[in-house]
Amino acid sequence: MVDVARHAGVSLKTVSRVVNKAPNVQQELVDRVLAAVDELGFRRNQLASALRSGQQTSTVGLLIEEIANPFYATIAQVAAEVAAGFDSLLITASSEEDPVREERLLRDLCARRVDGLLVVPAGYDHSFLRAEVEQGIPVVFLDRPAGGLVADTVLLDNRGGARAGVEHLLGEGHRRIGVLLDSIGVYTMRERLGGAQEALGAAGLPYDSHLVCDGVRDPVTAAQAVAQMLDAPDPPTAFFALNNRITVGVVQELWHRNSTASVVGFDDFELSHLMPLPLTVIAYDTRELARQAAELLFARIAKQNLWPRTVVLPTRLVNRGLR
Amino acid sequence: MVDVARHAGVSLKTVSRVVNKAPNVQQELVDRVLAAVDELGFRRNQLASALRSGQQTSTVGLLIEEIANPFYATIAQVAAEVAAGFDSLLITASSEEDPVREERLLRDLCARRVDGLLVVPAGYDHSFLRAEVEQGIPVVFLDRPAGGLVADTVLLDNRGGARAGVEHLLGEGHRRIGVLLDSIGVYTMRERLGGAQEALGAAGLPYDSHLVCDGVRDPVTAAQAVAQMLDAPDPPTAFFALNNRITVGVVQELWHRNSTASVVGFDDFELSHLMPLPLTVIAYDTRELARQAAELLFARIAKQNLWPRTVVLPTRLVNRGLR
DNA sequence: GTGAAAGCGCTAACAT
DNA sequence: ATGTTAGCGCTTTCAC
Repeated sequence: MVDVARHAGVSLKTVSRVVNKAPNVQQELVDRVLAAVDELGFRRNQLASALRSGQQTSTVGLLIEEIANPFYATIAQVAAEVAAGFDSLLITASSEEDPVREERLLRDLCARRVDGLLVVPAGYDHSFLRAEVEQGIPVVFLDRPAGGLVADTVLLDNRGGARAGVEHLLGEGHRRIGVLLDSIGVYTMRERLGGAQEALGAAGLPYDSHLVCDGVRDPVTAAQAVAQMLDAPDPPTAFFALNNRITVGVVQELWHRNSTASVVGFDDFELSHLMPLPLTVIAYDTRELARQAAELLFARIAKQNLWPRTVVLPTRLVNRGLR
Repeated sequence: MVDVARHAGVSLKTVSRVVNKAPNVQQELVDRVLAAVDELGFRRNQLASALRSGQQTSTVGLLIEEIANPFYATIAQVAAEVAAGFDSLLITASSEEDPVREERLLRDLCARRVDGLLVVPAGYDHSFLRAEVEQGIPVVFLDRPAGGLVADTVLLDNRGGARAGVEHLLGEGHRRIGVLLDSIGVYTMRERLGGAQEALGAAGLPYDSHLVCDGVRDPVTAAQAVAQMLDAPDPPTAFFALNNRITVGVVQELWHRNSTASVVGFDDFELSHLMPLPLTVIAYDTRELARQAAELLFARIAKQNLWPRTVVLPTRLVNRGLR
């Protein structure tokens, strides 16, 4: 900037004014400065700018589990769209469901002085963020609640959705329903399993541990679990898959066997309507989840010290069972 | 940091040394400083650190078209993995295929003093980046080449893949092959179309404009285009879809009609093996594409002024036609 | 081994 | 309307 000022024969401050499009600068000086900027290939250093002017790095951090998962990719997209409306960019970091990594990444993002944080938590304890929040970095949690910290949160109605899914299968007359879930360690899985059990209990069905399969990490494992359940005595006549990766594996195995068991899957996915079996899903609006979280974050950035809010978004059953 | 120094009864510089884990500091002072850091909730400001120490923001920029597209999400994931190995985070920005947006975002990333740039270009002219490159921000282009700028580039063998796809259909005896593409404005589409035409020409087939459909943006448009081609006189007996969104639309329409036309699609996708029709695809290793680009970028960041390289990665035909 | 002073590139607060 | 000065929070240089 000093060079530009010298080149244009004006003071450093005038260059600053021109670069920041401040009013009240003679057109002639503006032109001279811009010419010098062009000639010297000057680029304003936003780090220095942010450092001096207090805060506002125009950057927000997004912490998710895994960007290659379409659910998180959608969240990243919407968050970036909302951020763009506030002239901000997104630093996206993936925790891979590892609480240690999560904490390191969140601390790193804070050290970079992001204006705010959008977090899908992996761990159980986020009290380490309290210092940062008090120092003025707003945090909004989405999809899962924070642990040990009162903060803005946007969630899905996992419990209600799971209830609706099981009730749908009960309504079709099923009495033995296999439930498959990723990991009981994940909040959304616990909620969905809870909702399913509520519906099963309300229908007067006894708890049967053979009909609940935990630790189903991917489609292949799901297919194996289905095979095992079907080969056991008194097999299920329907399956409730608690996420879409599991759903795909269930469908694959049933199709492979020409089985006529019914399937309801939690989470819709892009090609669900092209699956070789009729498939009913519990759908929700991922974009809306991200939009609400991002807008809440920017509201907090603009105006702090509001009471934390928790928003719960509805799910809906999409019946593709009639084919 | 001043506060911490006062609190610990040491100089500012000693705090800096401790925070940066510099050697040659008495253990007693280290302990006192760390205690003060904890007590005051001190967090090193990485902006100030980067500003003073010259460069190294430990941040790289990734410019893609659309993060919700699984192809780009995979690139973002791998880039983040490689970056993590160099203690760096990723700022991901989406141009939405808009060259104006692309230029604004790239300039913004440079203003934030990212250490390097990973770019899937949308526009044709990237000469505006020359100044930044000369100022020491390395840039690696991937999936598509840069315009008006000599730079490191990692590409796929689009042309060879398309040739192989068409040759596969010719080998099955097809002589009327419908080709559907997104937009001739996109580099990869031009290359793939070029490869397809090379194979068709080599087989002695005349050019027939009715068999090439441009502007197929999404599965619905693809389905409509297929319907129109099939309803025309002398319809195609096979289709070559130049990307996976088109492939999905083609499959959907053929399945809907119980058509027995063959399909080859460029790009593999997650559920391609569960499609209701036999589907052969031209696959490639997206992770490898991103890995090579990211590692090249970090090599350039570590050691500049090397001659720009262009790497072309192979594609392979995955035959799922026998079902 | 530790500290004082200077300054990275910029902007806020004040002159002029 | 323009320029001068101080200083954001940190690291570098060099003296102790």
